[in-house]
Amino acid sequence: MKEKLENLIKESLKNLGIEDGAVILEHPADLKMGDYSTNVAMVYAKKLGMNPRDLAEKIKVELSARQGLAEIEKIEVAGAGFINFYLSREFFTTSVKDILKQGEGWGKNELLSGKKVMVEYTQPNPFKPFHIGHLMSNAIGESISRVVEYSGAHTVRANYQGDVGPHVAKAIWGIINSGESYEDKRALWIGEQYAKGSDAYDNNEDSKKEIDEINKKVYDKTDDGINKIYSWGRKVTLDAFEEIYKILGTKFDYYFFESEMAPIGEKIVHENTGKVFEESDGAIVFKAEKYDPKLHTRVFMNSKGLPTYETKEIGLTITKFEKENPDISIITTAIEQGEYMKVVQKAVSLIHPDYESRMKHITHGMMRLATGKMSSRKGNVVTGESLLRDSMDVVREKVAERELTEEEKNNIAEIVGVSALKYSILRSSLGSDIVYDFEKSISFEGDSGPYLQYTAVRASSILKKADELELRITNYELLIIPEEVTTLEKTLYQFGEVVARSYSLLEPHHIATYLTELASAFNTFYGNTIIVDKNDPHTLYRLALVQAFHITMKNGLYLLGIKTPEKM
RNA sequence: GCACCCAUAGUGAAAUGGAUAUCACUACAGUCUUCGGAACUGUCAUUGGGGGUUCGAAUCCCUCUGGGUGCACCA
Repeated sequence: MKEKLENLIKESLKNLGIEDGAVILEHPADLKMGDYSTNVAMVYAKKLGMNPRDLAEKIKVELSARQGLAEIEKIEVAGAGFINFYLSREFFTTSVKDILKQGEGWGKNELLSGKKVMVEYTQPNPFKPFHIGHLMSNAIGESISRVVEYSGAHTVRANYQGDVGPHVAKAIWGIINSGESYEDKRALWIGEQYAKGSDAYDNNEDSKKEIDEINKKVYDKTDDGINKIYSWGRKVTLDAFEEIYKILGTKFDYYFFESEMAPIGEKIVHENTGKVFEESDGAIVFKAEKYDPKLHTRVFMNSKGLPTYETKEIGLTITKFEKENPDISIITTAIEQGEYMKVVQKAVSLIHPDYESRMKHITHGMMRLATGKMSSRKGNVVTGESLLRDSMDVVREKVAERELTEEEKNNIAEIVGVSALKYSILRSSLGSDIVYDFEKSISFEGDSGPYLQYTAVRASSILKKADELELRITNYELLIIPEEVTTLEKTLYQFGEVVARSYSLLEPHHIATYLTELASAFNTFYGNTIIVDKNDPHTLYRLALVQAFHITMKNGLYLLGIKTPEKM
């Protein structure tokens, strides 16, 4: 519809002497001002030496003379020169029908048809806790993966994890010096040992030496005892991450590890030393400011000849392109990595100019505790797991009184608990920091994931009741349609546009905002209408509307990585 | 010091350069509704300061103030 209208306006402009005019169509803030609105008259008035309102009137006449306007009931010129379009009853009736027909496919678009997109997100490190920052990255990355999928792309999900480096040595030192046997311990305990090791590294010279020694042995694998702890700890923490992914609903196609990327990156850096990279004070560096004054120099091989994180990142980038050759490679990380990533990507694009336009780095704000910045080094972390458990526990308390089986209650606790967390992350635009406040995140009122789920459950409950009464739609064409168009219908058809916009800006929060508006429209409808009424001829159409709502909400929640329960 | 990001009701957020800046929480006043009250209806309050561009600025530019992040061998 939107494209069709845009084209009609373009043709009309052409007739008035404006070639290739850019047309912006928007939904007016107030539904009273129409369903679509354009500002073209104000944009081109000056060029034509006309008063915007007069031009708007002329465009209106041009438009009215055209074919293919069946869906438009009325065109009006308003305000400073806006042209407002009012869609017909027919249009809304048809759009509800389309939603029912498309079902799970409703909302998809073709913007990335035939393309492959790789999305890298979460990036927790073995031997360190999975903290709420990882939860944030996971929620965002998963949502972007799904939005990209809905835009027609084949999505490849990737996770990059640091399984070597000083943090591992610190954790192993902590384990050795804990005085406890480790075999029966879990990931949480390993995280605690990491915090102790990190503290010792900063405050005790002898410990620092021991940890540096361990770090070497992790690389060269000459100490059987350390090898044993290493493979045990790596497995325990990775398994723990896997459990969290399962609850969160993420399934990765690739796991990349720093230990594997290091030699690949090293080779590339050495091959390009003298061309891209250069020696400086015994290290190999990349002077990015030579190419872009806003960038800076970074070390790729330190003076001991060991690869830094930058080199591993190069190895990773090249590996991704060689293995999957994605059309777009998206990486989501916190904003702290922003400047660093620009330097690495500049280096990569000098080596492989064809990769440059395909690399996208999305940065998000930080999730902080109300009390201050979290640090896994100091041990004052709220782990992702504990947060999930807390959130799920609150839900379980809420459903304790309901007549549900234990299994159902557990399932609801998981689905709704995850939704509370994910929604509180995804409702804001990516740039902003989120100050994490437990009380607020578990409040399920109003602007929250559980509110959206609850609204969907109300809808499916009605559908179930109607089915029991044998009120079923057998032929959509025979439905008796009420004259009045509800706000719900005026909101439903916009879903596809919202998904497309969310993709082109890579901002999942547009979907969250839209769904909250949609839920509100549904609840208003629900609150003011008796939907199932055997004696009312409009009942079947209202049921179609409820069903269209349920499909839209379910698909929208899916894009946020949230499941829609049947009961709650 | 330099660079990048951010600043919207009491609080947390939204707003493709557009119309009367939207939503939620809180507070207060209602609905007791049948189909799930985790709901609905109503009231209150806001674009950090100063310039500029534009028919039109929360949005773009400059500047000031306040906050965050990053700047050579950590990741």
